[in-house]
Parts: sequence; C-alpha cells; structure tokens
Amino acid sequence: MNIYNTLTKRLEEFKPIEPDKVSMYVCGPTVYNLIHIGNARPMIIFDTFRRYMTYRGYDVNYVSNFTDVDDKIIKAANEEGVDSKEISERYIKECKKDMEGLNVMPATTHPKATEEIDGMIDMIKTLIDKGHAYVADDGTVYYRTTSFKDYGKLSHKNIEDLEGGHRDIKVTGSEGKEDMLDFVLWKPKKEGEPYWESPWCEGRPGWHIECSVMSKRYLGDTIDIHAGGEDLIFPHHENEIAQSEAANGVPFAHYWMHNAFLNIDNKKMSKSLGNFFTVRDIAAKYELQVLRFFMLSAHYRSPLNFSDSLMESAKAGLSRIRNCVSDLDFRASKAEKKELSDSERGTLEKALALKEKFIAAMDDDLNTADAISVIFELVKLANTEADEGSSYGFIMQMKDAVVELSDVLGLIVEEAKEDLDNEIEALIEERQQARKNRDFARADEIRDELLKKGIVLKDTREGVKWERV
RNA sequence: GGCGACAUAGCCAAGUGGUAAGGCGUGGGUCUGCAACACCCUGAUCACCAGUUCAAAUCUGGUUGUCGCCUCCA
Repeated sequence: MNIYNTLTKRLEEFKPIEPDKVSMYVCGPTVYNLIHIGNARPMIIFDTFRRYMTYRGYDVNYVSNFTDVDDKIIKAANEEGVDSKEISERYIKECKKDMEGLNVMPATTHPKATEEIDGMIDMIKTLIDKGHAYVADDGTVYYRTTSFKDYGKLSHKNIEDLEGGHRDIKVTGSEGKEDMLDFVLWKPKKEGEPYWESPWCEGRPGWHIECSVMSKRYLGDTIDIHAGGEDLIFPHHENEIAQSEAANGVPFAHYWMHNAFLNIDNKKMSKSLGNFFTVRDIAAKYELQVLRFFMLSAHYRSPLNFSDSLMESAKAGLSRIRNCVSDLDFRASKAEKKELSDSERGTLEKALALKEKFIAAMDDDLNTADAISVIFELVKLANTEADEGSSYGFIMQMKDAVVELSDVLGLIVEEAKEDLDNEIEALIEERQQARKNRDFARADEIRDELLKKGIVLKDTREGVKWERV
C-alpha cells in the first residue's frame, strides 16, 4: 500500500508501527450546525481507507473526534438562548444520522473535547514545564512557536515566510503574545461562556490542543496515520505536531493524509457566496449513497467540483452497478444448479484478474476513481456473459465479486430482499395475462398503477422483474 | 507579497516515458407489443510554445488560465 504523505511530499509504502494494525486519527467536525457536504468528503474518503485496510486484513483503530466547545457553538447557543451543550449534543446526533446515510462506519472511538479537559490541562502543564508554553497576564496560555525547531515541517513553510507573509490583516488579541505565530492553548472565559477550572484561569482549551490530547489518549504518543481536510495542514496540524512532539518527545504521526476540497462551481463553498449545502439538503433530493459514489469517483487529493448535473451522472452510474446486481440475482433465481462450463470458468478467471486490478488501484494511494472503473469492467463482463443458460454457481460468483468490491468502497449495491404483498403480485399476474391477450392498454394501465406505488416493472426474457424506485 | 496545486473528449475522470481506462450524455442499431434494463456501433493529435529523448499527455523551461493556503474553515 502506497500513501502520499504530506510530511514528505511523496508517495511512501505504508509500514505500520505494529504488524497488521493501523492506528488512525481523523479530525472531525465542529458541531455547531448540520454538517455540510464539504465535511462529508473526509468522512467518506477516510472511511473508505479504513474499509480497505480492514479488507486487506489490518485491524484498524479509528478515532475521530467531535469538537464540542468552540466560538461558533457558543454563538449558536447564544442566538437560540440555550446551553452550548444542547447545541453540540443535538448536532452530534444529527451528524451521526448523516454518517449513517453516507454509510460511514462509526469510529472505534468518537471522543468529545469537553470530556478530555483533564488530559489537555496535563499536556499544557507539561508544555509549560518544558519551556514550550507561557502564561500571559490575563491567564491565556500560549504555545511558544519559536521553541519548536521543526515548526513548519508539515506545511513546508519556514518561520520567516510566515512572519513576513502576513498581509494587512492583523491578528486580533495578540497583545500578550511573545510572537505573532504563537497560538492559544488555554483561554480565559468570557461572561456566559462554558468554562473549566485550570491552574491559569477559569476558561477553555484552544482548538489545536484537543486533537493532540485525544490522539494520545486513544492511540498513543506515536500513531500511524493522521488525516483531515487539506485546509487543516496549516495551522491546525502544524500546531498539533508542535504540541505533541514537544510534550511527548517522540514523532506524532508517521503518515499525514489530506483530502482536497469540494468546490461548488469551481469556488470554495461558503455561506457568503450562497453556495452552501448541508448533507441534509442533498439527502432531500438524492439518496446519500449517490453522494458517496460521486465523491469516490475522483481521486481524494484532487479538488472535486459539485453540481446537480454531476450528481445526476453519479446517480446513473451507481444505478448501472445496481442493475447488474439485481439482474444477476434475478437470473440466479431462474438458473439451473449445474456444473460450470469451461467458458464460465474462463470468465471467472477474468473476474479474479479484475479483483486484483481493483486492489492494485486501491494500493496506489487510494485511487478510488480507478477502482470504480474496475467495478464497471466487472459489471460489463457480467452483463455480457451471464444469460439464460448460465449456471447458478457462475451467476452467484459474478454477483459476489461485484458486491464484494462495492462493499469495500462502502457502496450498497444489493437491495434488501423483500416480498411483495399479494395484491401487487396479483396485479403483475393480471398484467401478464393482459399482455398474453394483447390487451396492451390494460397492461400499461397496470404498469402505471404500480409505478405510482414505486414499483418499476421490467419485462425480460426470463420473466417479469420488478424493483423499487 | 510569500508558498503550492491543477489544466486529458459535450460533461466527469484514470493514466507519470513506448503512441489514450472507465462512467454520464448524444446519435444510430439489436432485443421488447411499447417502455425500462442490457448489448453492439458512435468520440481526444491530452491548454499553448520551446527543449531533452529512438520515443512525452507523462521529464525540463517558459507562456496563458483556474484554484487553494498564508486568517475560523473538511
């Protein structure tokens, strides 16, 4: 498995700390509102990575946090006149619903920042003791950026560039800082804000310290992979490295993976541009599986543009895979259980080769676009080779192959088996009689009637096939 | 101003030295009472210019364009 490592800017072979195990931390959302489709990209990408590693036999310890104390949460709480905990709890719940729709597996652990305050205070103490942090007059604790010689190693910036590169915008609240680049580890409460006791003041943690602490607690001082959106490289991940490595004295993460942004009309999604979509907005129009398929259709390190027509295209593509699976299912129900023919064996060998091609694509820095194309090749093979004469075993093996690979990508392509009620069965039977009698008007009438109930009929050579829309 | 990424058919998108995967869409055909599904056929001198090489979408330099980070942000 090769992974592009932001730290070294190159593709590297993945070597876990412990054989057959992966420890992985993915920065999760700040829960002040429903998650947007941009939040969904890292969730889908790294969930796919996790599924693939699990498929390859790794035991994956996957940790993803919820940031549940933050300015935006406090602001939302004030606007609604409720406790900030009410806001964060509500949106954690909603986020989990969206994740379920996207078929994103729950993390091994989903820590919350507010439940890890003790650990943060401990780490801040350590940083102060080691001279990497200092307390300002108002009780704010800052990280002393100049004390960490590797500062800038992830974002590949040097401190002079950062200092000199600052544009007109002045950093606010920087009065107590020794240096412009120093960042907050602990900040004093303001009136009406949630706070915790600490040796420095009643207050709350800075954003960056949360992830350092949660990663350490659930995965250890050094982990295999730390991941998130590319906008987090600087300053968030840079600061995490500075905190963790200064406090723990060992490397923080061996591999850093970052997904590119999801854009709308080639622009960054933002509320001010009015091109902002929540996952819930999309769910109203499309099954969220379509969104997942769409996101996986491009490489995770390429910017991906979102639009309605692209979603339509994704929907049609996903249907192609699903049609194949349901056709194979239908064929299997009619097929004879007999010895596989030579040609069937040959086709299965081709299918096996495609499976290897799929693995090669995924091994190449999670090339899901290529992996999906392999699934389409498999679909084509199945559509071309499976017919009324095919054996049951052949059909089922082809189907299993398509389902297995789709499943690695977290794509649900197999419909849950369902029995139709008698009334509908009777209508289908009546329509068959009408067709036999060439009473097509009545036949079409029944078809329309069933369509209204969400059932689409397809007349195949082997009989009538139905499916839910 | 500093740093960086990208530019492949109508659209999306793989491909990092040996003459272009896949999907969606379009048009034509086969199958079907019709429809749907499926199948067959239908599409690219890889932004532009110069260079390296027997050979470049793929490497080097330049030009143009698009976008991102440097400030909360997935």
